[in-house]
Amino acid sequence: MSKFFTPYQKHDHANCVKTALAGAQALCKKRGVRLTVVREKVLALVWQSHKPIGAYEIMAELTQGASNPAQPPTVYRALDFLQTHGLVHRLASINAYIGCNHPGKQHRSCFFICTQCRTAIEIEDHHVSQSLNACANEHGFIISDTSIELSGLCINCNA
Amino acid sequence: MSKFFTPYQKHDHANCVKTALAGAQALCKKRGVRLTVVREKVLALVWQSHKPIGAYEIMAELTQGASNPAQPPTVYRALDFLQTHGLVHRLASINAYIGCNHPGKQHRSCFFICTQCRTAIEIEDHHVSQSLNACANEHGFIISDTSIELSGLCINCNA
DNA sequence: TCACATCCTGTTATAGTATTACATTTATAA
DNA sequence: TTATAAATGTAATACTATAACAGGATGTGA
Repeated sequence: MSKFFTPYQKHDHANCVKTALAGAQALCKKRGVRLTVVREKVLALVWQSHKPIGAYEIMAELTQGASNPAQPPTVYRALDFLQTHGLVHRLASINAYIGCNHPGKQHRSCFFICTQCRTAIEIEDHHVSQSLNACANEHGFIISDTSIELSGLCINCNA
Repeated sequence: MSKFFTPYQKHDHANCVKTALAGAQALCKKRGVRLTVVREKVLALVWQSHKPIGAYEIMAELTQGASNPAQPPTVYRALDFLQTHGLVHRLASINAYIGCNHPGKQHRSCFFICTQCRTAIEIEDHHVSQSLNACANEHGFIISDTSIELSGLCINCNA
């Protein structure tokens, strides 16, 4: 059972953020890597809502209240780190980033991205990964990375 | 049975290109839209190999032997048209374009992209689309567009 | 055949996304 | 404390894609 809520459940999102940050701290400690201030700030921004956020939006937010404007490499380096450790995902179809629901665990998620309200959810579905694995096997393909992104209308927006 | 070969089958690729262009001509005629010279050139370039090609590569090729250098909008407009009519796919994870194997037919393909030799194949797998549909249903999501891209090693490169 | 509407292309400029390269600082551990 | 590695700052640039508007080609009906 996941520690996180979907955007469609009523919940105090501040708790999601807290949980995510605490989990990240623990994971990094376990792995002997550093969740620095920049990285933690970026992670918090990515978790700020259930809508994927762009790198340049993150940059703008980092700049808010800072003495110097943040530069692209700062953001991309932090995002690289967070992706490497499975803490955020990049959604290639919309060039945006979203917090990961199952950090640390190996997983092959698919993402449902609402074209209307822009929220996205990460779903780990056994049948989906099974069928993809089977399909890859049939074609002698060894999967190292997946990008499974479905756009459309979420349960709130298709009413 | 598809008219096209996979990159892993021995075949005369010139025939793939011919088949693709002929199919596109027929499809456009049926739909009452125009496969102009630019569009056909771009389609041919996209079909040139089984490796996805970038928009700026297409631009460079178009420029070869032309009096004026091709400009981005020329390429992107042609690609838009071709995508609209299901003749090419965009691979978001690598910002590149590839010819479609089943033009005209409604389909929800997944793509296997080899990180070593860069070839990509388009696969229409019933189990995969079934499981994705079921998963979307479960979450009340109405899919309008899919981007299912798996990177890894192809059957030739993982030997 | 002409006028006209529509679609397509050319051209210039610019927006949006991401990386390279190198200097500097910070943390860590011997 | 100092040597080392890791992280960040900074400037420049590369790569991908779109906006806006002018001009040209194409097809249609009078």
